[in-house]
Amino acid sequence: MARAVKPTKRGYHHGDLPEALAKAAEALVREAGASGFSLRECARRAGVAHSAPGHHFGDAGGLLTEVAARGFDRLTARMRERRGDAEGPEALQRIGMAYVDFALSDPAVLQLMFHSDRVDCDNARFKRAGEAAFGELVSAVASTTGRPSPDEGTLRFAWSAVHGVSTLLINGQRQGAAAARRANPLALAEGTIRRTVHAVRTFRG
Amino acid sequence: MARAVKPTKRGYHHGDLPEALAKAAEALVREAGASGFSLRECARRAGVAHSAPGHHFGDAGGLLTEVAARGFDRLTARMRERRGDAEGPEALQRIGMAYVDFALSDPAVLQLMFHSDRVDCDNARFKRAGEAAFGELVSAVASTTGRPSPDEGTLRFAWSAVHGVSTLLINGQRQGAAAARRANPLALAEGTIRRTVHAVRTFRG
DNA sequence: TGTACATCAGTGAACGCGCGTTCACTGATGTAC
DNA sequence: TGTACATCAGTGAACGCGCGTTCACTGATGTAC
Repeated sequence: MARAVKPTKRGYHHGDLPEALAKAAEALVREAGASGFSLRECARRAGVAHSAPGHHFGDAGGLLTEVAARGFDRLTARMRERRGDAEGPEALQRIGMAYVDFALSDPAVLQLMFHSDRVDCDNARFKRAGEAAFGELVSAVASTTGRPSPDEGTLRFAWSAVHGVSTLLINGQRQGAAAARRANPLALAEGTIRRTVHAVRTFRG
Repeated sequence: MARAVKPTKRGYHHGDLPEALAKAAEALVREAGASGFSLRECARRAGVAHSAPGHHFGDAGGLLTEVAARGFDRLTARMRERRGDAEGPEALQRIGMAYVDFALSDPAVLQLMFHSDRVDCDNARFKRAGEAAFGELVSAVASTTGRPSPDEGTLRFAWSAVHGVSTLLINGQRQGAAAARRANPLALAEGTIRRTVHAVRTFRG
């Protein structure tokens, strides 16, 4: 055995500190939001000196950007998984619901991905991850319209509606709004996605 | 003359400190975002002792909640103004564009209104202001569908699409995304709103 | 009209806190020979 | 196989900063008589 799978005792060197820091950062964002994030607290959770994160990520922005990029990775994966081999309107419906589902299950990270000023939007890794997620939408819209490359306006509309219902539901959860409290938020989203799919199929400039 | 309209020299008492603090807070949010907001900086800008804001607003959350409520006030006013006496689909189109226009002209405040954890969502003044804005949408959707009280699903869809396109355009501005850089963002929004109006008119369960 | 007093609005010094950054350091690892 | 040395990863003490909160205070205003 060249190496223990999970060394319970770590020595001076960590083994995979970048990974551990990213995990800790994710947890911290979920608990405290992007605004409550700090390098020191993150290092504390990862069990290392507070100056250690700088060696790997530079500053807080670097670490938060990684968390956001991972968010896109997971979003992409969830959309793919949920779509399965569906085609046509059903594909778009599923993609949309996967998006909402992701948003509701990880609201703080979604906020970070789209609405935080602490993320470096020009970061290459971050951009690639975002584009991959967008690609899933493009593919589903293409399948819905029957055209190989959907026009920009349709894509923008679909993304807007899906993103909008997600963030408003998150907001509703936080407020404990009457509607969101009464019903299953995913069920509320379904009608919105249906209308979106309908418009993607039937709108003619 | 009972009192000078604009006393250039203020004495120990300010005159209308709550108003001055709210203005300073708005400016600060615009420059630094909700996460960059602090009571001390706000007091500094208003030219008062850093302990003064507490007398009127309690803590930072109280002041930010006021800023958010004012944001809804302005949003409502802009939607009303832009709608004018329009009815039917045109009313909804205008309301939607007014929303996007507000978002693009005051992105930091829009973020604060919907996506900040520093705002007290249960605050009565805040809730009333938010409901007034929503009321404008309800009215325009009612006029578009011809029904006196539109169903919840339609309202949610319309709000989602309009809100979504607004926040994504803000995001695009920040990123300097290719599409948003090339074209007038308001023009980009127009197609999205058109599709939204289309779906509100033609979708049948 | 004048005076005394209560109330209100704003002050500023003091406090402790958590933060990011810096830097000389040390333990561990890998490589050259 | 063994040794020397360079490099890398992580440490921890020190620093200065801006923050929110507290509190005894003081200047201004309004009201009672």
